[in-house]
Amino acid sequence: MPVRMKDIARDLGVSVVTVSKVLRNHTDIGEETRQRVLKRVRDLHFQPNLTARALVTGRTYTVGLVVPDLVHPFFAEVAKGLSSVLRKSGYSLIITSSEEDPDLEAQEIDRLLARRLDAIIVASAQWTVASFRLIEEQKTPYILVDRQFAGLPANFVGVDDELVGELATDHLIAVGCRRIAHIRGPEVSTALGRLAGYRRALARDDLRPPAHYVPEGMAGDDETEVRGRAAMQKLLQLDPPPDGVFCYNDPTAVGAMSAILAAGLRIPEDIAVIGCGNVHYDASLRVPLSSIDQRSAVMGEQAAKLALSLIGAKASAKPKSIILEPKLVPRASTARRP
Amino acid sequence: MPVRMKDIARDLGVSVVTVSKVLRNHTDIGEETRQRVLKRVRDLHFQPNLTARALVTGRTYTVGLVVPDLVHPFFAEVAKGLSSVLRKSGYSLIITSSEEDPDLEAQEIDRLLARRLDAIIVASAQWTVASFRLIEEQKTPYILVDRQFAGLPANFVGVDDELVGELATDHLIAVGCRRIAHIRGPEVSTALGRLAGYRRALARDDLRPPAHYVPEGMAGDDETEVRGRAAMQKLLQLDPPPDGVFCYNDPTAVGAMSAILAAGLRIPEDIAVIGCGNVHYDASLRVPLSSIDQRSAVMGEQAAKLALSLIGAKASAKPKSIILEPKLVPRASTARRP
DNA sequence: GGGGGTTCCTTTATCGTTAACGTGGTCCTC
DNA sequence: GAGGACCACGTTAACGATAAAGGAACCCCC
Repeated sequence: MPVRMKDIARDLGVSVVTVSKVLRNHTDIGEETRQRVLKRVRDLHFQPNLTARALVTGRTYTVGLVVPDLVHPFFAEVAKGLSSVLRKSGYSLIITSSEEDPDLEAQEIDRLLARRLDAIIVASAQWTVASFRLIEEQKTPYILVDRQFAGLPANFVGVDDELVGELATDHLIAVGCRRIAHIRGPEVSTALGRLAGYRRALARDDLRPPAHYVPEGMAGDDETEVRGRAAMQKLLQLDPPPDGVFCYNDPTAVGAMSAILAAGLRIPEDIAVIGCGNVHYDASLRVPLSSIDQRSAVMGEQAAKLALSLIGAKASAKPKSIILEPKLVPRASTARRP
Repeated sequence: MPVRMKDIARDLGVSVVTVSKVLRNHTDIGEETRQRVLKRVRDLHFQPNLTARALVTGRTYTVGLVVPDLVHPFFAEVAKGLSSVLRKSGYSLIITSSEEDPDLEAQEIDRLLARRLDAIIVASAQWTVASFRLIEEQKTPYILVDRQFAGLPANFVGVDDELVGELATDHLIAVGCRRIAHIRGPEVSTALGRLAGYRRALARDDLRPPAHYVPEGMAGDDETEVRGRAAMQKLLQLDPPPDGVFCYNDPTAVGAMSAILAAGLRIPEDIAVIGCGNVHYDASLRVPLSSIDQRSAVMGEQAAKLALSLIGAKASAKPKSIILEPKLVPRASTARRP
């Protein structure tokens, strides 16, 4: 069994509280006693039981992160950013994946609440805000990352998704595309924002596309790449087919590209493709993929900093939104002359 | 503040213990009382405080995972496999990244120990086993995944790395390569095993390579891809250059391939390339990458199951090794006729 | 009608730590 | 030499739950 303060106190003939105070650097302990305690602590490699400490202080020094998919490099990078900041303040990170399933996500949030975490960070796959009402009831600070909800005033860190859609679409226009399609994502804020940005950019240049240039997002459990491929196959059957495609995210774009190449067409000469996320393998793909960088690592870091400040704060202040600037990263998949 | 059992007990005029027993399905509570308690629990959406429960039961229902790099898809997939199994048993997962830094890893393991997790799972980047001795002292069950230590009898889940090296090298030989180089990884068991397998395969076919066909692993903080590129550039300057390269892992292979293509050479005609890990974007790369599948998801699942069984067990039984079968996944990067 | 079982709940102690408060010294001050 | 101000600790009571043991009420049976 692990050593307890009680053991050290007994060995040294002092009270448990004295040991506790030494470990928390209280100043009202004599130098000699402090050294004796510290020596014993080192010798036994003692570490205070954090669950016991959590019970009495009400602070677990643990933050929860819920993402739709751990393997998606975008969320992995967010997690990494989060983790690197939290680590420095002595926090640990519980990571759970909702597998893009709203019910599972609600369950996981419940479980995190039972653990009395100091803060919860969610990239939500939900349709409703019920889970977040629950979090609010417990007065646990929470932060939405990447995806947010209209009408839910909550702390948020993410990019301006309309701007993302506009940047991507403008870029396609700039390289000479005129029939621009969009492979949309699920019904979450990011996908809707990017769709809106896409429409806005096209409307500005009077390039309004036929409705079927935005195939309905396939529902279901298929992997993103598979969905991207399927959507692209639909688009290829149109007459005329698009000469540029803006994809909801990079995995979708990878799927779309494989459909284009499989059909014997060239990227970007026949169809230019741009994705979103700028995940780290984009540059090594069959055709290096142009993308919109969403600042995934920064997103994680900012969320972590915000979380720490919320934990420190007494009252629940007004929710804060941190909006990061998306950035175009052009590569071969859109490299053609206008 | 969250509701406590005390509140429910007071409201209903029963004792705290009665509430506790209802929630844990003890049989010595009358049906009527049970229903009254359950109703109140539902109405208030009560969840028992898991930190308090952990203190008295000694079980945190939390498992720790330490990986060298969260963003590496291989470890992300291991984490996903772990998480999906643990979830079903009510466990949460604390994930921390060591960033391939042994000191950081030791620190993180310390922190996890202070949290009194039920089990710890480590893909270690360490050179020494000191951290694991500490874990043993606390009698916390632990499992090594992917990487193990000679002379440390510990629970282990991974592949047979010599076999990995042999499979990859044999495949290169089979497609007609005769001057086969190896870009090796850091001084950990996986890299050493793969190197040994590489040597064994070559020795068997009497194809012993010159020593400089295995450039020393570059030390340092560079990203894996960057290191792969640098190592490949060295190899290209040899006379004669290799006609086949087995890379320690897939990111390294991606770097190597970019160096080959940048030098104006063709893959696989001039140089065939094979990696290891079979990460999910391999098929979409500039040249789809042949790889050795390490069963990452299965590795996570098996580790999770082993962890659960260790937690259940009373005494610490003899360490168990679960060795998974690696599998060759040939793609375009080695597709040439012998 | 007393011994013995059930059934159903309560009482009490405990987990390892921290917060709040108390208490003997010593030293200084007037 | 009484009063007060430190100093360096100790005592006690939480925190929210569980474990173990202890009854009260009721029934059964010879």
